[in-house]
Amino acid sequence: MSNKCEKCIVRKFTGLQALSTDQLKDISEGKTTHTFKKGEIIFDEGDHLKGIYCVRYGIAKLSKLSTNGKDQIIKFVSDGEVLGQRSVIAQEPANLRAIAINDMESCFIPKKIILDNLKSNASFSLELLQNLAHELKEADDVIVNISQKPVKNRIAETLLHLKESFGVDQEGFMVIQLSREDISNIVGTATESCIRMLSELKKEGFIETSGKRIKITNKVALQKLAEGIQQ
Amino acid sequence: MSNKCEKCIVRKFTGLQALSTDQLKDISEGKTTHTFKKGEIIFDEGDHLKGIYCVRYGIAKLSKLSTNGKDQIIKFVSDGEVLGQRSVIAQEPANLRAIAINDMESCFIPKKIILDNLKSNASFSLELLQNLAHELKEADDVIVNISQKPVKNRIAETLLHLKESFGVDQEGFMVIQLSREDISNIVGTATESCIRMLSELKKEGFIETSGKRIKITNKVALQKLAEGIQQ
DNA sequence: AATTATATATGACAAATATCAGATATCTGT
DNA sequence: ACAGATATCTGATATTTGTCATATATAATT
Repeated sequence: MSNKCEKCIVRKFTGLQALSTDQLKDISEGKTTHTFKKGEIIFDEGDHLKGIYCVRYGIAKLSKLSTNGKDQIIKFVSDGEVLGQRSVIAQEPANLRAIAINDMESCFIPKKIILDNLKSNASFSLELLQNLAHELKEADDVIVNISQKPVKNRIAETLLHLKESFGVDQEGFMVIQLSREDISNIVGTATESCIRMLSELKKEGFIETSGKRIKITNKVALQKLAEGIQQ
Repeated sequence: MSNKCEKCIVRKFTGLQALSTDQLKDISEGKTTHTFKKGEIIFDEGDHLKGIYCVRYGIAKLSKLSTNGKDQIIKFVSDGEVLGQRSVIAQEPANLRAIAINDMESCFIPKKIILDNLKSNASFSLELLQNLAHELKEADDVIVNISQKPVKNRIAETLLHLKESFGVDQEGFMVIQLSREDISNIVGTATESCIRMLSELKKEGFIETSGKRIKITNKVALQKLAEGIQQ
């Protein structure tokens, strides 16, 4: 894979598409490539980020520690997406912790380059605005779901969302493999409750599992559950 | 109160401060003033907004209907803040419903003016980016709280937040007066549960009530609760 | 001021979810 | 392949929260 921003796949997905080739060359010179091993912390809550990370491959989870000691997963970021943009834009410490859940590679773009472009390049800003606007909508939707729907429905929704976002392999199993604990930290429930609900979904024939691997076998039933229509 | 944008109080608080006097004059000509009575819907979920609303006085609640029929309040917007910016920026239908909880007055700025400025005025974009970045952080924090903390703690936190945002009158009662139902729709709980918890807080001497009016009498205890430190 | 409607409050009970304990399975490193 | 660590799973039980019923208080309307 090329290591020049002008040719990077990430450009197709992010606000970087609004940058001119010359600007990308500047970035290309300023940036560095990072690799992270599975489980490694990319940045932590409270860190002062010196730039943003464009994910070339792999998946990161963004989470936040509650005062009760539990970790809430807010979202995942994968190929072609960007980590740390909120903190850099707001010029605030990171609100979330980012951990690689796979081996990852990302390009690091120093903060200065982003901020300079924000000042001079309106369509770059517009792209980032639309990114943030979209994230904000998603976050609001999560608030509604998490506070109003029972655990089982939220798990159904999460499974559908993970399948949608990361796809399935040849056998139909979801590409993203999370621990039961991770799933419960998305849903905001106890690990045991999450396991129990997955067992129920299995008994009802809506999903199949094999270790950490999960296959959705009745999408329609899960969708009905996710929408709150009890069967 | 002046009706010219150049002199409007709202300018001090919003991205509008990044606009030049000439640009504000343009807006001033394009905009119209709206008043809303208590309880009136400003815009509804799914509406295609034709612009944004700068609140001159009054408070609006932004909420979203869950598929289970319950309404989740996401946030409040008051004097000097802006309604509808996310939808206009993303050029998407509104994700939330906005209802006046007081009598309100706002200036309406047509979408075109906002979008034109986004294209031509980088510091205007930067202001809006920082607004959205801040909202996103708040939303993420709400997700963590709502999924990890018990109802009583969330109510404590909500009361502190409402006091902080809207202040108190001479007697120390919070200026914003919400129904028990509204409070439970912020917290994401049943109205009866909310009432019960408020009664407990009253018995414990942390708050006083008089009708809808609430006074915080032991801020430290509420803060401890909000942080999840059980007493 | 009386009447109706609506909001608040409380008890009794039901349902959902969390916690704790222990069994089995899976992964990790040697 | 093995041992130890960690993850998954299930049952029993406790806790939290929701629902329903009903009483009282407050607000709205005539």
